[in-house]
Amino acid sequence: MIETKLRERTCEAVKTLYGHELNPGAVGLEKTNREITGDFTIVVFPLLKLSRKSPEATATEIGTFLQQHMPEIESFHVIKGFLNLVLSDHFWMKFLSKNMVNPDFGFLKSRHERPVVLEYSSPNTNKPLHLGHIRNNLLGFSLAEILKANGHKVIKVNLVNDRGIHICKSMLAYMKWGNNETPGTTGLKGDHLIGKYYVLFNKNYKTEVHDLIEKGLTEEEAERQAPLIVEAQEILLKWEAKDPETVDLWKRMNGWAYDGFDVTYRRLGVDFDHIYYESETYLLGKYLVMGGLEQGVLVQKEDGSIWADLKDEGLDEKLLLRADGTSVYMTQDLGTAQLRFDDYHPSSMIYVVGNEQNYHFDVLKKVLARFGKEYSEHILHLSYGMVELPQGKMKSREGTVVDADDLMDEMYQTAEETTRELGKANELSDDDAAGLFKTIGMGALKYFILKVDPKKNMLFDPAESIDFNGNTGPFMQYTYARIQSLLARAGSAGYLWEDAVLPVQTPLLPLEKEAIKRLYQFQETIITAGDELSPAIVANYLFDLAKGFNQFYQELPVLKEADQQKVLLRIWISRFTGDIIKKSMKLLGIEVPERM
RNA sequence: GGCCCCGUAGUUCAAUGGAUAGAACGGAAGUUUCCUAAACUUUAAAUAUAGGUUCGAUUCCUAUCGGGGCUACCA
Repeated sequence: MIETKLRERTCEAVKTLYGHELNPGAVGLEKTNREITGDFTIVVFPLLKLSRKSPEATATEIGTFLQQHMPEIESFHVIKGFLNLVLSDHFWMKFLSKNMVNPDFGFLKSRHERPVVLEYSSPNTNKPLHLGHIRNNLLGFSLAEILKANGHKVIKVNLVNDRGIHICKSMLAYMKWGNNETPGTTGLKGDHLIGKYYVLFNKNYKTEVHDLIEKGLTEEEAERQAPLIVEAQEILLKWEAKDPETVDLWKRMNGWAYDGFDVTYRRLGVDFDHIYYESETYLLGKYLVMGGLEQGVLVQKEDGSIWADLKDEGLDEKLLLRADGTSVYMTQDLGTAQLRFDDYHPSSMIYVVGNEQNYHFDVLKKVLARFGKEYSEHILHLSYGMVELPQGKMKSREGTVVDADDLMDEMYQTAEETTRELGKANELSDDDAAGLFKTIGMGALKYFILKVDPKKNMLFDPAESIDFNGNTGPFMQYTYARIQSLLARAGSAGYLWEDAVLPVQTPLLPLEKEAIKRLYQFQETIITAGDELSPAIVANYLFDLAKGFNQFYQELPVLKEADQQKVLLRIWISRFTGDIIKKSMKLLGIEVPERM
């Protein structure tokens, strides 16, 4: 890439002119601001210590050196300490003709032997997926695509939290009030049926706690002594003891949940290479904990419970095994990490998990380190922000969530209404129309979620439906569809643009050059997004690309241009742009329609 | 109480320590005998407060104020 060359030559300039060694990474190279002439800018302020000259003089000297040693540089000018470099049209034309037919443009060659294991989704089988899970799933899937584009081998794994006290709560409520109803008898999606009982448990539990407090118990006592929670704990004990009846019900109810999840996953367009079940890893976790106790890195209290004491590392004591011998979340996560490492020997293990679990992952890494597991250093928690509603946080227990299936239904409906209003579905068959509504609706939803920096909390207001205009998924899709329509017209007008050869000497108009520059930036976008683990970087790039193209398309005629070379050039730019929009959208897991 | 994260236009989001803080939606005003107006153009509007470090701070540090999370023998 030209950036590398610019950095290296700048170092040479500093060496030749001022006699100092400079690390290429230390060169302040950036894209030139929009209002200023130039393609790349070198900030020379940090170099003044070496040059011992004024900013202007330093920039001018380096600029002169670069121009002499790099044919790609056509001219330069200096504003204060900013050295603005203008690359030649020839450079941009060469880039365009070399890469526009390269299907792998922007993607890095595989360069890693060991894979990356990427965990995302991680549902609990006691309730259906909600908007928070949607963010998780979309982030996970998109990150996998981005890492692959960076040349990594990615194993997508899902860890199903299929056991634990929370599952027992749903089971207990079902046993008490379920009347043997099933997804079949109720017509409810399996995960929704189970969610109903989870909410029911919590409602009744709350009442019990309330009553006990009335009778004079403290809140803590009431929460621990309420009959429902005591019963749920008994069920967990029975389950860990493999009581046949308990295990049967557990299997039946989890089966319903899986059926429901499958439908949601398929609709979201996400998938996994390997599914781990907590019920299959918690025993390994227990084993590790017992081993840690023998090693002397854990402590056992009088009641038999086992803890990690992390106080000397700035954390607290953490329970790893309950007094009754049953395991907790951390227990199974220790086992899962070990199993995953044994299965794949990955170079890193990335966990896409919400930032409310930052502490959990701190502890996980530290405990594994105490066990002497070197892979603990390669555990990476991609801690994404919560999706908040105007009223605050979503709570499954209280049923105040934006349900994933409902939201997707709404997106489909809105897409259908809008498309019909615009009269764009008129010429489509029912099947094609339905496909288009799905593409647009899901595109709007996915882009809305992914354009936000993963680390930040984001707000979703259900009252204001997700937009289809402006910086949105449908905006990109529209730009793509319009380009396809243009290319079809070019074909029927007889332009053989696919085999055409364009003279590299063609001079470029500013809008043409800007359009090519944006295409060039696809490469660094992929790298940055991969380094930062951020689909938002791809989304921001996409908007810039599409917005800029629409401007180009508005201002300059393509097929109606008189100069035949210009027609070919602009078809090339259009076709390359369409290509990159599609690729970028794929990195986000979003489809593009050929027409809309 | 302790620990962590976040405060940018009316709203939702941008900005590797760099030039005049960008967009979108919403507001105001325009562009269709012209390659798809889900588009394009113009316009008003913001860095919570006070210090500090720096040639330069939305970005780093400290304090204050405001919001969120964690601090469970829940996951």
